[in-house]
Amino acid sequence: MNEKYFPEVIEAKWQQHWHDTHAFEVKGGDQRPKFYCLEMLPYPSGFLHMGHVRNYSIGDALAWYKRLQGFNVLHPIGWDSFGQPAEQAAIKRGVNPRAWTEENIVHMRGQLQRLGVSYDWSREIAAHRPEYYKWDQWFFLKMYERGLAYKKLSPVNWCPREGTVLSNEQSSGGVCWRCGAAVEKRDLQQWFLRITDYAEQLVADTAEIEATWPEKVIKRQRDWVGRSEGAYIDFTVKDSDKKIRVFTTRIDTVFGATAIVLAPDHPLIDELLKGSALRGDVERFAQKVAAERKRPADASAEEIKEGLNTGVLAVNPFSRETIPVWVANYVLMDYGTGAVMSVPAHDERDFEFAQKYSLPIRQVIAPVTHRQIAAEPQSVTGTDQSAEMRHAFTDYGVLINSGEWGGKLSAVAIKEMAQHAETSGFGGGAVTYRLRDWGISRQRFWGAPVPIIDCAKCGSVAVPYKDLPVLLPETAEFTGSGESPLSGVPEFVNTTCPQCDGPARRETDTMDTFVDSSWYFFRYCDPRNEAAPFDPEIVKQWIPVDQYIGGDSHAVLHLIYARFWNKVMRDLGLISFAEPVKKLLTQGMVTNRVEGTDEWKAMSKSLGNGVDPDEMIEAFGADAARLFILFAAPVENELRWNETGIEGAVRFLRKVYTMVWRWHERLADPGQRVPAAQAGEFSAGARALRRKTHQTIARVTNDFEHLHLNTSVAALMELFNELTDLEVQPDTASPSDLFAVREALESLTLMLAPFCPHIAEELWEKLGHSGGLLAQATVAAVPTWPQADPEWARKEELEIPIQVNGRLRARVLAAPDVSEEDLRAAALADEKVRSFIDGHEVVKVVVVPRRLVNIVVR
RNA sequence: GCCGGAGUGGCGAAAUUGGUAUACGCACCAGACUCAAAAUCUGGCGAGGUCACACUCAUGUCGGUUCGAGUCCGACCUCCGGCACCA
Repeated sequence: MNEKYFPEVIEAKWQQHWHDTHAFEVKGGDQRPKFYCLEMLPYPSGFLHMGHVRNYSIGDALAWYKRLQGFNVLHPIGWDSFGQPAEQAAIKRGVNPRAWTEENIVHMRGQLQRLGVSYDWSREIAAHRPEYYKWDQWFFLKMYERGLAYKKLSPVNWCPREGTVLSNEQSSGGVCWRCGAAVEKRDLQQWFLRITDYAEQLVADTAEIEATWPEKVIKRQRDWVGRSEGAYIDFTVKDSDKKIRVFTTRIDTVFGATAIVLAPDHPLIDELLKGSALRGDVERFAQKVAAERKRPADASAEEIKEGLNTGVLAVNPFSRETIPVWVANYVLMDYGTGAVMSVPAHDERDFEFAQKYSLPIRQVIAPVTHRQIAAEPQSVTGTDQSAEMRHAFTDYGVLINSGEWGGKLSAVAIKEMAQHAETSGFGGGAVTYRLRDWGISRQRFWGAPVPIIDCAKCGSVAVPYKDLPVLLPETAEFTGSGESPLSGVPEFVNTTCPQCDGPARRETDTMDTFVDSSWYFFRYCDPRNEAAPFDPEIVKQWIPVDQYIGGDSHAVLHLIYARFWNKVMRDLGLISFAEPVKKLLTQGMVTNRVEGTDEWKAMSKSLGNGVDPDEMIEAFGADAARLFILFAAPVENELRWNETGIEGAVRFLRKVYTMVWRWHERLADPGQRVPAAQAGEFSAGARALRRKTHQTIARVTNDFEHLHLNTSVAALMELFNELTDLEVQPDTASPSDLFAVREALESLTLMLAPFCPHIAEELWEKLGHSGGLLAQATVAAVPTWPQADPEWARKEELEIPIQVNGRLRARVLAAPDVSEEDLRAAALADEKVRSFIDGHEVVKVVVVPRRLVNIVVR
């Protein structure tokens, strides 16, 4: 090879080598410990973007690090290949979604290979291929059998003029994007997965991953599930045997309830208003609310609250008080029970509502201080200030105006009143969740068909397992009308009922693409299995995933679905663990300046601030691009693109390359290697180099364990700078010098491999090793990663800062094992120090062994 | 509005978790090489101050704890994210 660094030559050479030797293909069950390194699979849009490059560079660095450490590393990749863009391309440009997707995959696979990412390509999967989505359908049927998949009427956006379904985006502002007609909410039969059955587990099991997932993600998932502890209370409807059940987290405020408020679409309304003169008004109100479900962003909370008194009365089971029943738009049917007790004095929303409609405001909680609680814990007294209330008082306090409960503290009352409700039979403690079931129906072509057949006689019938997969037709007519294109393919739609053999229609909805990505990393373990989604025995060897890496945009979508799916698979008996991913890293965005502005935004086509990875690779090489990306910022930070930064990375690699070339002839013959003990006395320069080498190994190894990749690179640069400072030259080097240089260069090369695998392979070869970097780790199962010798990593001489009254005044040199007394004496004897303490009284001397001395004077 | 996170040179960032603030890199400045430029190499690079030292100030602001605070505590300011009528 050449004396000059030509990345394109080196990179092509080693990519070919890896391909020819199947270097990254793994099999389970060898004697090495396993490591599953997973990056979020890309959607095959056609082009890799810098976010992908960052994601895969991080993952690849870790995969290489673990391999060199002697782990059997599973590092797979695949394609999240169902989804919108393919269908949009079909609608707009008339292309076939399958052909479009396949072409994109070919192109992007090439890009990943040019980047040199060490994937096991033999395990590549793609969601749109029948051998994959067959198992989406299989899982769907398993869930259907267990009642975890169900169909229900659910509101969608509907254009009455065109008679089609619109997405949220297509109906923004409440009008159809094409014809401008007012969009209605219409109920359609849609398929759901009962993720709410797992709400409690999804919250509780976060304890298992709390320490190893980003706090931010855990928090968002908990918020998303929205567990809330409170109580149910049944209010009896006056002159009726009907009851209205409300959910509250503040049962201690029940004596302050001055109304019951129902969601406009509450099912009880119909029955309660039978024969009422107000019935028509309430119905009209409900329709109006349904039509404008979206909250205008600029409206104040009070403005948009609207309600109507139904004329119905209800009785508070605690106070026996009779209060009116209202309907209002701020109460949601799909949370809690769809009914609330309105306590204006102690709830902001109820307060606003009460102000607007002049409902009474009655204070039942008074503020208390800790001092009061300490003084009379059993019966604290509070003052009623209802008349002057200008805001709701939402804190805990002491109960007033609450009959026999008066004087109790909120915390106590909450427990006792729930208990009382339960023993009296009108309620009790309860937990509710914000989480809703996962709607997976999409009226689209490019997805996995829901494996259900609708029969006029038998209803919804599951497609028998033996008939899977339900294949997508080759193509369909893409009108963009909003209806599933599948419904326009008679060969697909028309079928026979598996139960009665009569004519029947297939379900034309396809599944949300998040279904595909909920379990794909299980499939990687056993990607060609034709009899099952995977063999549990094989999966057991690899999963849980040891490290998962991706953007945090999926914090509550993909990552919560995947956790849900895992729990379902466990309940199906396929696996035995609750959580599929041990450690999660959410990498930061890659941003670039938006031209003509000072703003840094995520690279995107529409902003015109994208940078093409291919161009970077061509200009600087894959190694330099990857090195820059990992060096420029901590992995979880935003990364601001900077072209001069990548030039710096090339500069560094060129210097390392030249350095190895300068030395390699004197180092190349492995036969001449001598162990350290026989290398003779080390010169001062060689000692310094060896020390730096071992310190660097310790630092980089430690940094890798925490994925502090940017500081690892900095450490490698420092080691290189130490080599530059070396006075001895190749032609004058003694055997012990050569030993130290070899040790430094080999360590540097090995530790560079996770960042820049191509040049590392090249230099490793140059240093006299054959078979590639992984020869030892994979063939002989011996770790190749360098080991820090603690003796050498330790400093030879310490520079101890001496402070006087906390201000740095001098530094003294000391041996690492210097005693406290000697250090103290040395500090006090220092000439510079003396000039600061002479004439003062030494009050105290703080000696921190090996660290510093602080002399306190007066 | 509620809940989180973060503020360190011109810039990206370090700081073994309470012990020498600014490692490493980018940009910039000077010198060497060159007819010249680029590339490369060498040196400098927080602010004030000094011929040079000395010294003083500096991790968003103000206060506190401590021999000692970027790090811990309290208040405030600014920016960035998430949720948004969730009872």
